[in-house]
Amino acid sequence: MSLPHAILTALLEKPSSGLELTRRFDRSIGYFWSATHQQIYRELGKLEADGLIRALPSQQPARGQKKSYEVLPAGRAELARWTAASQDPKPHRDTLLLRLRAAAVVGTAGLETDLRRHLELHERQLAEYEEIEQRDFPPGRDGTEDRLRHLVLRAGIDLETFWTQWLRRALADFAELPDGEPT
Amino acid sequence: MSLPHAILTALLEKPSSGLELTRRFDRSIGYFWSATHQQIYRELGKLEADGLIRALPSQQPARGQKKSYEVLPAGRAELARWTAASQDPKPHRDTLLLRLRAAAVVGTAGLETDLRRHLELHERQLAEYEEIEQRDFPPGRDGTEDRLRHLVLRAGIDLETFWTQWLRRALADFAELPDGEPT
DNA sequence: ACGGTTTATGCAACTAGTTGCACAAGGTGA
DNA sequence: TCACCTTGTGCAACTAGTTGCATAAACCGT
Repeated sequence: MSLPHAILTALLEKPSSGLELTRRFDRSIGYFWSATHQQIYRELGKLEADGLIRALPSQQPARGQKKSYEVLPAGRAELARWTAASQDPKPHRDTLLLRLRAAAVVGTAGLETDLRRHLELHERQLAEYEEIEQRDFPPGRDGTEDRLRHLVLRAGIDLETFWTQWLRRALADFAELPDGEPT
Repeated sequence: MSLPHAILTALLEKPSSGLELTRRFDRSIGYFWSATHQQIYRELGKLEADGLIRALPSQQPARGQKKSYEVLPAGRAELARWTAASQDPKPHRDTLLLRLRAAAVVGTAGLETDLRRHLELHERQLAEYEEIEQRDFPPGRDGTEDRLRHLVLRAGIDLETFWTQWLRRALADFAELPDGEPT
């Protein structure tokens, strides 16, 4: 339900082709709304058919040819409507927590290694976010757009901070546990 | 990919019928792996067909009759295998962050009310978790199972704490913003 | 000038999750 | 006693997301 709106947002920030969008999703929007290139192309087709975006002229739409899109007024209106509409938070699904709970009944064998790996991944992500913060949000700038985008980035930073801390605590706990566990 | 394992975990904790599972998902496991009753019934069917669980005897399987399941050795083995297997974290998707980012381009109109509503929801959830912590994990108990389950609950508490704090900061930021925004 | 890699677009089939509804049994009040 | 509500099980259709592959142009070295 939100992919089209993620794409509209990205296109408003800058008109792009499918592949450019894919890359931008990998770098920024994708941090909280990931999408594969196939999803993106499919959705671009739908959005165009619905009259919310259109292909920029100047290139004929041939295979292996770049095709860029821009947002039409109807698309901007739809995005504004969606942004303002009240929405319930979707329940999260987290495999790692589920595995921990499963480990309480079938034993913790093998889990510790993966906790360590997750910790590394989250540390790396955190470092990346902090780099972005330093680069894009130096102190002193406070336009509305910057403020909002910075807020989103802060959410990312704080979430990764939470995970690294929680994983460290989990690993410390594991160290004290009798290993193996009953089966 | 994880629903069957969530169900196996729940059934190992206590053999149950479909509806009982549904209720328990709403209360505990569902906090990090939600599922509707239809999903659960379908999955119970598959798990039974695969020989990982079986219906407890003593009730004939008629419509509108309770039918309880228990985990078979093959099911326990599968759960242990899955728990130990290394898995990559799935990227999160968060609509609220996406909407904030969209608001940076189409304006913040209408968003603040919903931020406030989300804050309330997260505060309520946090209170619920803290109640569970006090009830189920009084200081002093430290069996392995308790330790692990407490760790999972701590993740829930810390996550909700993060959200409430982040939302308060966001609302404070909003208060300073020129409202309305360009279109 | 031709074979391989990169860039770019896209289809088809599959898996997981959601929504809406149907059906049966048992209890409850009028 | 019969209409209605609750409890419990389940099917079918739909939506969203994933995986695997096909195609085509352009660029690049030899």
